[in-house]
Amino acid sequence: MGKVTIKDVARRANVSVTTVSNVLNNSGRTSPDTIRKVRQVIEEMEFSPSASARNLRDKKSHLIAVVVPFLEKGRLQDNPFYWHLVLGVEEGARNHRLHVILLGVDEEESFSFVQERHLDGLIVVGTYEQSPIFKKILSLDVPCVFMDSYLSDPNLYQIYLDDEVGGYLGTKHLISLGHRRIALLTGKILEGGVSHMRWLGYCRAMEEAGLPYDPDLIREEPVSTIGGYQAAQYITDARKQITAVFVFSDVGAMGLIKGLHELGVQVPRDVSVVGFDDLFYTDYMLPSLTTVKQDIAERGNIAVQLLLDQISEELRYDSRKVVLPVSLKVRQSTAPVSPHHDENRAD
Amino acid sequence: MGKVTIKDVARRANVSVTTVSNVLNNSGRTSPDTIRKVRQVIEEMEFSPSASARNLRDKKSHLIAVVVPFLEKGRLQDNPFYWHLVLGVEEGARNHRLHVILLGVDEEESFSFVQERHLDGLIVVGTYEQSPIFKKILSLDVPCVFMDSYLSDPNLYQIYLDDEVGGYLGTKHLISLGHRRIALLTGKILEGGVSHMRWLGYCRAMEEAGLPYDPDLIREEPVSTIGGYQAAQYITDARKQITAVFVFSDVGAMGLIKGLHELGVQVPRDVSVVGFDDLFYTDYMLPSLTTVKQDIAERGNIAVQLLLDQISEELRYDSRKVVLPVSLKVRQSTAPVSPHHDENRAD
DNA sequence: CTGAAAGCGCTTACAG
DNA sequence: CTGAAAGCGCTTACAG
Repeated sequence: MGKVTIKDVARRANVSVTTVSNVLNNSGRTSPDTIRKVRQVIEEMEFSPSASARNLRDKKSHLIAVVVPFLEKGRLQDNPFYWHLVLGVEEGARNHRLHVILLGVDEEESFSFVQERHLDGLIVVGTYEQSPIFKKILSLDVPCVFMDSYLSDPNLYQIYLDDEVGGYLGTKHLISLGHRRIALLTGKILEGGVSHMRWLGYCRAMEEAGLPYDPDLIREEPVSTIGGYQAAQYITDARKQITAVFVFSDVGAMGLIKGLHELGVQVPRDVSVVGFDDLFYTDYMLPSLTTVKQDIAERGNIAVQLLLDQISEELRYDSRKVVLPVSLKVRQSTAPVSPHHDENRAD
Repeated sequence: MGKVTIKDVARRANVSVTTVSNVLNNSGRTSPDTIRKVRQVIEEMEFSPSASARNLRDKKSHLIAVVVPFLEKGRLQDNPFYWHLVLGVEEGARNHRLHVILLGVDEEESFSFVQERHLDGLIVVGTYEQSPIFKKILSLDVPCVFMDSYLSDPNLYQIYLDDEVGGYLGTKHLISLGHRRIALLTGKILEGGVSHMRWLGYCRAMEEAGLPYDPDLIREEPVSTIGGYQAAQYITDARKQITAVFVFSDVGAMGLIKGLHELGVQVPRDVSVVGFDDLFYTDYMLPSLTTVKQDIAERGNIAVQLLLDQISEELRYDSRKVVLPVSLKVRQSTAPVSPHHDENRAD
């Protein structure tokens, strides 16, 4: 039956394609009668205008991409964090009649698709200043919103959490429970990156409490589930005298708790654990996880807003950087340091 | 600086646009020398051909959409299952130079975007024969692959799990551990749907073992995390004498275990629990979850394959229905029915 | 208020 | 082996 085009509509409605187009775009140059007639024909013929043709004219695709760098070769990450985020983006995009392409990229990626598809914008997750991906994206000259990237260029649009405060809150909570030997599972700490900021918050809390900083307490292992799991051995090393661990992701915290459990160490009785993200399932873990909470889906929403601001060049937010608040969600994986602890570790 | 077009390339290379196009598409009608020259200019000018223009000509967009119906109003589901699935699709699509649009739809959705964007195909998750969404999609006349939908029309391309066997394996495992009162948390059971198939497997296992079917054991609550959590009360009702529960999703199983825990019921000592999906974190739960395993990401991959088969009209698979195997992953959430159980429940 | 025409950037018969 | 030209389905000055 072939696709119905604007020409078909024009013929059937006895008007020119110009007029149909004007009706389509509510240009206001058309008489009410004509509008009615054309609309009816459009309805009858189930006409929907070709996006390709429009894009070709307007150099706009109404298409944005969420770009997520791979960790593992060729496969995106398990962490449900990304799913929540993408859901937020999808929701935000839908409200603005935009479609979202999901894209995993590695360092080989040429990003030619951005030009090819005339993408309206990019939402880039988890890159950093030294990343080759970051450099390529910059040279693209396309509207971008960077998430969790702490880029120094003030002209870039960015959205991130108040990571320093997150690091501070989690640490402070543990300190208030009497913990003094607080380990950190950070993931790779890059100058000015997310982990770095959280680490700074940790340092501030420790210093405020007059607690010494011990590099032995900091583990830069990946904060994946398996990474947390594997860290359990280190954490329980008696010489470290660790009574609490702050893991910079919920999936990592889950792995750690599992690992500790298998080593016969109970959470929170023997070791307290704090996570980061507040994934949907943390409330259902055993024990439920004390964690630093963020509204991940909301971030996705705001990312779309910020992208549109940039495209339309009218700032809805005060600045090009949007910092979202975090809060501490206290659950059952943290407890006061137990008096018998030191004895246990003594032998 | 303005986008470089094929015209610019032609001019700079001293050839016609036809020739550039021929080089671009490896038509074989061009002399090696010309090819070399044109390729160099393309490189120099960083030319990448406009997808819009191509799409307009070819009526192909190299764009597919993953369509996921909302559960909650306006927001997609938390279940990481979808994330795994979408990752699989993204991976499959990438290998075939396709891009993936992610789209949440409700029953109001007009699906006009399919025509507007000349989508090459759709991967539709979790619909069913009576669904208005299903009907709309059919009338679209676009290549589709349906997942988990059990549609009777033999002309449709479908991919699903061996759900009946999944239901059978999980139930049989519990029976082999001595359980006789095995409850089911199914989610809504629709004639011929996923839950229905799994339920059939349950019935087969029960019957084989000579165990009576008791409708009181079947709960059609949603198998979301919270759904599982809320079912705990019912499960522990002493009169039901339930010693094992088979939950048709891992997230639901997690919720249930949490709910049971809060009621003082221990898993697997008091009640055994089997899940379904084998999400990445089930190995890290406490207790780790016995569950019916499927390769979710692989499904996404195959969905893309199947879609391409349909587009190119060459069957790579024997049939239009691909059924993927499931297996039982035994972990720590199931145990032999305990002898003290009946006594406990007696009071 | 309406329409004829140019043009967006490609590809593909067609001619040479 | 190469090129001039038509056409994909729109939108937008421009003219009336």
